[in-house]
Amino acid sequence: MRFDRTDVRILAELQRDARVRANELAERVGLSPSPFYRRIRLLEEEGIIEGYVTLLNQEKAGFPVSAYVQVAIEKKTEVRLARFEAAIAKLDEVMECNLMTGSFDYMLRVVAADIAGIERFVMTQLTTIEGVSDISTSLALRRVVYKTALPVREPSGS
Amino acid sequence: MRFDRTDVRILAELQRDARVRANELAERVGLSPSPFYRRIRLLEEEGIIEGYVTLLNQEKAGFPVSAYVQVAIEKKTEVRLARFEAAIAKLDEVMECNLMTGSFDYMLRVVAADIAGIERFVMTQLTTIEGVSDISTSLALRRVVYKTALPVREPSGS
DNA sequence: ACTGAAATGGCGCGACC
DNA sequence: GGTCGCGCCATTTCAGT
Repeated sequence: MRFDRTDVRILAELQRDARVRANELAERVGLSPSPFYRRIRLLEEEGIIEGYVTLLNQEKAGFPVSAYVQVAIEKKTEVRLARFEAAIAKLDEVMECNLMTGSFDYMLRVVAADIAGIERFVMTQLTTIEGVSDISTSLALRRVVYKTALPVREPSGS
Repeated sequence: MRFDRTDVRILAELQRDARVRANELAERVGLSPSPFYRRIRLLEEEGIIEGYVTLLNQEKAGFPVSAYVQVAIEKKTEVRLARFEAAIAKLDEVMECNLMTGSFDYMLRVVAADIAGIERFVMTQLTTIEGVSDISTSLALRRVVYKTALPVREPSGS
C-alpha cells in the first residue's frame, strides 16, 4: 500500500498524539471528517497503524532502571532459538528483544525497579534458559531520547 | 505519589489500548465514570501518564531496518556530551539514545528504510559530531519483542 | 468514486451530594 | 466515591460533483 502526503501528515500527528481532535486534524490536512475517517480505517486495516497505546513515565511508574542485555546462544538450532524467544516473550521486564548480527545473538532492553532487579532478571530468568552461553549487560545511566514515532515520509516517486 | 491496585489495573489497560471504552473500563475496575476520570486526570497531572500515542508497523511504514549503534566519545567534557546529545535529539532516525555504563558511552536504536540508510546515518550524521571516537553498529535481523507497556505493579506494602 | 456537510448517539467531564 | 446532566466529539449516512 502507498500513502500520500496527506496520510503522512495524519500519521505524523497521530503518532505524536493519539487523541488529537479528529475534526480539527482533518481540517488541518484539508479534509472533511468522512474521508478523514476512511483513510484512518484503511490505515488500520492495512496494518500500518498497529494500535493506540498509553505511555507511562518510566521513573514515576516505578521502573527507573533500563539495561541493554546482549545474549549469546550456543549451538544455535532453530528449536533452541525458538525456545529462547518463547521464554523471553513471557517476561514482563523485556521491553525489546531483537535477533542481531554480530558476536551476540540477541539484544534486549530490560527495565527494573532498581539495579538489583536487573541482576535478578539476568541471574534467575536469563541464565536459566537452555543454550544461553554468554550475557553482557550495560546499564543506562540516563535516557537522552525515547521516541515511538517513526519518521514517516511520503514515498519518493509520488 | 502512590497508586493502588485500581490504578494499576487502569494503567495496565490503558497501556494496552489507549482507546478502551472508558465507561466499560471504569465498570470493570468497579468504579463509576466520575471517580474513574478523576483518577486518570490525577495520573496525567502527576506525570505518570506521559501521553497517548499511535504505534505504526515499522515495516509497513517504510522502516524495516533497525540497528543498535554504540558510540564512544573521547575527552568526555560536559559540553561535549551535551553537544552530542543535542545533535542526536534532532535526528529523526534515532528512536532511543541512552548514556551508558561500559566501554561505549551511548547506545542508540536507529531505524532506516534499508541497510544503506543505516550506513548513511552513521557516516554522515554520527561521525561528523565532535568527539565521536568509536562507533559499533549491530543490525537487527528480526524483531522478537517490542513493547511500550511497563509491568506496573502495586507498590508492595499497600 | 471520492469528497463534503449535516444528524445523532455516546462519551468526557464538571457540579454537587 | 457516586449521581446527574450538559456539551461536544466521534462516527455514519446521505447528497453532490
